[in-house]
Amino acid sequence: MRQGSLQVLLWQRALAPHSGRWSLPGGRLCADEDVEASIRRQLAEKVDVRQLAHVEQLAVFSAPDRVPGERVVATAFLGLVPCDNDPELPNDTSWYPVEALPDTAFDHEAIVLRARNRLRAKLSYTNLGFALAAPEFTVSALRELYSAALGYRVSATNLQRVLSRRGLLEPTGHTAPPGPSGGRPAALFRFTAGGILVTDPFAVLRPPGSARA
Amino acid sequence: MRQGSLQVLLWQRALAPHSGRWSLPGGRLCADEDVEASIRRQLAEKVDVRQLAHVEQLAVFSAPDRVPGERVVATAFLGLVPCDNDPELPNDTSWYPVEALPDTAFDHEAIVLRARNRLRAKLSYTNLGFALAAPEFTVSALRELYSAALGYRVSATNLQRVLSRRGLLEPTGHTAPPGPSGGRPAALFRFTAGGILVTDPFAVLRPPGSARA
DNA sequence: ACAAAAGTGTTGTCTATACACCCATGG
DNA sequence: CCATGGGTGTATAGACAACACTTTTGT
Repeated sequence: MRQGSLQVLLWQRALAPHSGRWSLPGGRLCADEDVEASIRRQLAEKVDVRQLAHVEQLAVFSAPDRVPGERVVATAFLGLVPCDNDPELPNDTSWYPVEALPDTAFDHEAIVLRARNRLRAKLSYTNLGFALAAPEFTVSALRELYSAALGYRVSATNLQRVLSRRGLLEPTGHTAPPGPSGGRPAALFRFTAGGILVTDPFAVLRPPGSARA
Repeated sequence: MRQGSLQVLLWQRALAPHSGRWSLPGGRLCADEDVEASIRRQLAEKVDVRQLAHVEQLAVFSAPDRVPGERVVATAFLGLVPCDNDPELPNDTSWYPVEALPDTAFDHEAIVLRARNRLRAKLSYTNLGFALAAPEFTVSALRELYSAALGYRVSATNLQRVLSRRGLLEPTGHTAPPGPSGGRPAALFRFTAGGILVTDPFAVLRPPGSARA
């Protein structure tokens, strides 16, 4: 999350094929690592991103012609960097809004859209917001994040209620100073859990005798 | 779904490594196919399974030591065969209950559990039941399927209501004859859609102005 | 005092489970 | 006419969105 919009880190290709177009960071799998270790290594080495609050597999992209030349099968990941974290980027990489991608290489646009859809879905039935937010935040700030990720205005009132009812939000006791035009100081909150939790595991057809949460 | 329980098709390995142990059907990816085409081909060729009502990617399994010898990275799939469909199986393959697996090869037990969890989750917020059921069925029969897949008793009353409210179920007009001990004849239903549909896309944080379905 | 921003109270609607009751058939 | 399984009516509880209202600050 950067400048009020959901952004993705892209890297501009110098060499053919698709030179000049923008592609997702990644690289070859080594013999001694699994695919998650590999993507973490690529991000650390190539674009200096080391603080991933959440990483999960998205899907395998394997169309025979997805990359010209030698056959390439890719495992795509969704990785989230908290909004207070600003890694130092090499010259040929930068953040782009997911809603306004530049000319992308291969099938990377489809991958980005899949990632966005996964993020949107999981924001609703898990605590995944923790992976976007700073360690402490106001409900207003959290609303900005959710609104940008989901693509529509989220009500601060209801956002706070939903997350509180589920026990995901906890006041820190601190407050944030109001802006230059006044207003009541906002209370600061944090997420109670540091890892992903599914908070709404059964939409329906719950086991008998289980009052919903 | 076979004999009242959720079962998985396994194949007994003849050769090392892990000879005698049971493994999931699968095989190498060819140059001219993507991973889904590949698994469909493997199932058709090796175990004569051609009627898959639903196929979806589960995850990539890529631990360096998951298979002895040459490095093997696997893309695991969830594939569902309707309960009225009984493919002819080769001698070295058979169905096993997911809750009572035989000695399995490699990491295939973990894969089966992931598949079971995915199925359980999707039964609740999609119409995925269509991929387990016969073309026409009674609500009782459907309840058996859901109960076996979910691992707990599902109420026929509520199952019918939930699926009906969502517009997934449609009476065919036919009835099934009662059993030997009498009882009212059961109405037969079918699923209205033949492919997967997400019926409960936002558990919470829905867009403003959207009355829930 | 007034504007601005944060946070709470309240209400109406919808969903889902649980359980009682009615229906149709075989023996 | 009774047991058996199928199907509906209804009560209760909970979750959520919308919006009015109160609280706390700056100017």
